[in-house]
Amino acid sequence: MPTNNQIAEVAALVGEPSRTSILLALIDGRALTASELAHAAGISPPTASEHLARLMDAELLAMEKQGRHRYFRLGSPKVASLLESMLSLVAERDATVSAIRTGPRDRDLRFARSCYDHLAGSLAVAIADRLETMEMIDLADDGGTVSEKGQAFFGDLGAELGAAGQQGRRYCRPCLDWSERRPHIAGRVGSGLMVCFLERGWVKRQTEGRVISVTRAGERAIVEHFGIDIVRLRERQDRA
Amino acid sequence: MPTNNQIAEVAALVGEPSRTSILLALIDGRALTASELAHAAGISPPTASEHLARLMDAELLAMEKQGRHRYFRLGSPKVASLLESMLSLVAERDATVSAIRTGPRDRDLRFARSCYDHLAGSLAVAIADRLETMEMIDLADDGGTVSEKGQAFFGDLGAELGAAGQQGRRYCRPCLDWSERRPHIAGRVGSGLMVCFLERGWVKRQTEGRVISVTRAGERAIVEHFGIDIVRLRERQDRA
DNA sequence: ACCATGTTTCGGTCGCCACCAAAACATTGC
DNA sequence: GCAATGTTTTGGTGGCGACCGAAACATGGT
Repeated sequence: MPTNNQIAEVAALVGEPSRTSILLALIDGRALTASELAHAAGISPPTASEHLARLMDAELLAMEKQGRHRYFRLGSPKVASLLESMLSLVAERDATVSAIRTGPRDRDLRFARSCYDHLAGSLAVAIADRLETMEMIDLADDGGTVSEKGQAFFGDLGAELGAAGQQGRRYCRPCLDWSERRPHIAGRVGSGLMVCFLERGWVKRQTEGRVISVTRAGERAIVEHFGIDIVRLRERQDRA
Repeated sequence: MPTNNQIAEVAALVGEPSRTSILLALIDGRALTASELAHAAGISPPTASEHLARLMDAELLAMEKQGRHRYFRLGSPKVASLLESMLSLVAERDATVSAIRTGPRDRDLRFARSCYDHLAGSLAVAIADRLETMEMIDLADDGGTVSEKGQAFFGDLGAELGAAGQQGRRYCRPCLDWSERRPHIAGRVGSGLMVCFLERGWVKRQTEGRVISVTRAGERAIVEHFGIDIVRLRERQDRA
């Protein structure tokens, strides 16, 4: 069986402390630069670069160039799922950690969380999906755009997206969600959207971690403005 | 985060070709001896012994002494699940393998398979469960027993379990199932049971692999003798 | 054009670990 | 008890790879 060595190869890549740190730093779907990852792993940029190259070779990471930065993220949802499997295993061995708390919190994390300065999770993906099919926005790696219809929509919401001319490279970018397969909205638009949600009290940050919770008012507002039913979305996620 | 190093430790253990071979050889829940594993990994007994000791330390393997042999098996279902996660990842990268074939076959494998000389999988676990609650058998690591009621039952079935006095150390042993959490029946009784099932045409071996399929006649017979509904059991498995 | 910053390549050192042979240990069967 | 078989411990060798500093390369800002 040739898969044998392939598995060993993958596991060996994951099984080096520096690389483990790198991968875990990316588990929530964010894309970080090479130097940020070097810092996260506590190693020098050259060493990090070598690790990153290896992880890329094995397709455990994906990369996109962005000026003089290189943004790395997990190569596929299966990679995230592998890491979770490991987390689950060591949690089991510990037996000190209460399995009750990680369970629900994990579900919440998958549903809505912050990813840097924008929203991520099932909810964020649903929103991106909706806005795209309504032709409000156009997500693209090299900047993306907001249509006139979209600008009016965001104006009604009171979301601050910057001047229309400002649509630079990081304006309305997709950001791959690891718990879903689809992208959510990053960039200036994603950021403005989260600020708006927070200011209007639709969502709230948890005191710790990156979990975001939807308020009662938020549930009503989101179904009104976006046509997204929070309760049904939650159910759909739980079934999956 | 201290879990970081723990994950690296686990992954590093899995990420060594010889150890990978050892773990994969055990993925179907069988328990193999040290020398069998040495042979499976293509290494000398001393080297295997060292690997096995490490895997034991990390609780990735469980061991039980049996005379001058030591039987090793996976430490918990989560270990199997981790390995599966890896298999799934490399399968994704390959893109050559048809994902269609592994899907259903995998489900069948979880439902009923051979494990050495006895049955394993959901069905086998259900049978063990049933026979134990009916007080037909008593599963125990050091041999186990078959009650008088059980002997009559197996007699009716026409299953050959050897003379009653023969109840040695490997008579009615539990064998941990990786796809379920519960044990199924190994030893003389488990073996006799599978022979009986095959002879009466209740189940059939697939031409390749360890998959066992239940025939139409088998479905009727099993619900009659064991009170186990194959269709509902399959449904329950698919939901999980 | 030049400098600043981020990233990769190069060269070389160091430590860890997989491996085996031989020997010690454990257990069964006679 | 002794011989046979399975397993682990010991000792020693060899190679791979993680690491960093220095330098080369790439890109953006001024």
